[in-house]
Amino acid sequence: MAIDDLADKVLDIGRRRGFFWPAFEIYGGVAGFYDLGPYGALLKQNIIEEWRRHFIKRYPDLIVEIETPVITPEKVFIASGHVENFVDPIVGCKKCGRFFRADQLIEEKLGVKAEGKSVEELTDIISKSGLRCPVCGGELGEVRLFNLLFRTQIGPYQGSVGFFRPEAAQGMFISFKRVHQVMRNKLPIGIAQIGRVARNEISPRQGLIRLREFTIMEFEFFFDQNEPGADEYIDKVRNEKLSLITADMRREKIEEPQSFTIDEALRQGVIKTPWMAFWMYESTLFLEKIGVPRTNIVFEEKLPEERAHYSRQTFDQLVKTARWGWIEVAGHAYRGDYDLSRHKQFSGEDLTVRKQLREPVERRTLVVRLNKAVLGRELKDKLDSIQQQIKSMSPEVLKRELDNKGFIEVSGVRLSRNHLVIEEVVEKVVTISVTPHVVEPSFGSERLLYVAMEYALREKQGRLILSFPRRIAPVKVAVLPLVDNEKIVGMAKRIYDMLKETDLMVTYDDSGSIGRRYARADEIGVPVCVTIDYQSLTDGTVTLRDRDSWKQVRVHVDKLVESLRRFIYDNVEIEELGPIFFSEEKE
RNA sequence: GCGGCCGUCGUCUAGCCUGGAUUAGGACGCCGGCCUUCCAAGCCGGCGAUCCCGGGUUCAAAUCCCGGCGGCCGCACCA
Repeated sequence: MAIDDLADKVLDIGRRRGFFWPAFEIYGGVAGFYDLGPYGALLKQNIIEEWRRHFIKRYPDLIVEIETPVITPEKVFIASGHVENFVDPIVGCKKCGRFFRADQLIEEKLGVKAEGKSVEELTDIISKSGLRCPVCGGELGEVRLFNLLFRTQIGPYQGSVGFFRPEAAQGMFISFKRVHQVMRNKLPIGIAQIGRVARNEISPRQGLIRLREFTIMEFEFFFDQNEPGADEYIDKVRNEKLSLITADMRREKIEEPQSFTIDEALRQGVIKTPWMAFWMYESTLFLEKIGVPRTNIVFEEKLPEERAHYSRQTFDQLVKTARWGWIEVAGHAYRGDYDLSRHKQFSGEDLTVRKQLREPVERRTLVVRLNKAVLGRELKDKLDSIQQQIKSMSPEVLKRELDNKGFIEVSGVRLSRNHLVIEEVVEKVVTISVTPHVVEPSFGSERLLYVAMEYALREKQGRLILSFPRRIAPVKVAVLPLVDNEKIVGMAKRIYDMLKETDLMVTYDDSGSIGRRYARADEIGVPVCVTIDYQSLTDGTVTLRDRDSWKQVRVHVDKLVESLRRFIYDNVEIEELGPIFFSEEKE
């Protein structure tokens, strides 16, 4: 199938079969918002469930899932830096349509400090200086604020500004302390969240790929930078390969990705922290489960100027698509201790973690001890102020003075060894305070949905087939009576009723011919069809027909559910389930 | 936001240039019936279109003009 065809057919099937369509259609639609239809919603649920299984269920001692609000008070995004960093004054060229950061343009071209100036001031500077488009020389328009955060108001109080979160991450940072405590102070620990986020994009295009509101699946993985505790995990994947385009390669205009083993990437410092490498590898495995072959997955490092304000290193995880070329389905950001430090600073809460040292360390400190019995008698009510003054002085200085002169003078009062002792105390330190570092893998679920559909789409004998990996198929089983015969339909409906009670999503279809029903089932990607024929009435067997090979086997109704489960969840071949009954290849 | 292209049943489209016999035609899909022992078979019937919206020109507008909205492709941002 031609590449353009493929992409068009995904969009076609998406709309026709009800996977997705533009939202608010009857009011003309609004760019950047999409509805998911019945099959799209199921597919997305299954992709999310697969993500959950892959990252959370498989790492129960490493990652836990939480849920936090979507509407978030302003303070949080002031602390996180989003209020500051998601608002750009931009100015557009009226001639070529290019956009520029207004303040940067002014500083660069005019050498005037422009940061922090208002929109009006910036517009004024531009018009008075006659600054023009640096690319084409065209006239520049008005400067305006450009804010990716959706703003709202919490309650009836005007001062109470809230934002729709642009990432789920802040919820994990803010509740970090509590989760950490609940998880019995475990470190490293990952906190995951799946939920809606919104970004007020300037001009979203590309359908499902660029949405103003979407479902993000991400986790913040907290670890001690000095002791990541990743060895055990890295050892298992040390020789596995990642396809990388590093920032250095990009600067040298090398566009072909280079294959690094995880070991190489870490030893050469290409990936800055082991956990990031580990989760990048796991993310590759995850995409394979969605149906993307490894050869079509590449990690591209962001250049420093391209990175988000919180990031020390970012790799975009790219997947090759027919429609839009390489698109980013996940971002892997090394956020360092940026978020926890900022929230610590802005909230005043101690967000550090006490860590037990493997071996206690001796720490020697000078301690000033006051003989309050003597001092009290001599100083009476002056004791309090003298005491405070002494506390504010450095023990080292006090000791030196005492050793040299034999006394210390504080506010005209002479204190001798009678009054105070300065001695060295040796304490055993068993814990230290650590601000964990964070790596964050973050997936866009609608993008994955699109990617899954594109990779699933096949054409066979002029028919479209969505060959989803069986686990993520929206509908798992179709029950079909071979012909419109009362007894056969009756049996088919009984089987349908039985399957509805299981965990398998099932559908029933008796319209048109059997061939048409298979075609319909193939088109929405149903992995297996159960067909009830005349033989079923006499021996209680039905046929299972594989979506991909069109082979059929006979299975007794008593073993039907078990067989279907093995086929869907254990991915066994159709031939393993029973004797071949009918095979397209034989025709 | 700017430039280019585009907007007709659920989908794809004919008609538009050259305004009028168009009750806006077709195909596919969908629904109902007949038929049918395995891959979109056939036959019959049916539902389905404010021709993107608003204004203008005209005796007459899907068709010409203006404005708007939306989509796609580029610029910028991003999962």
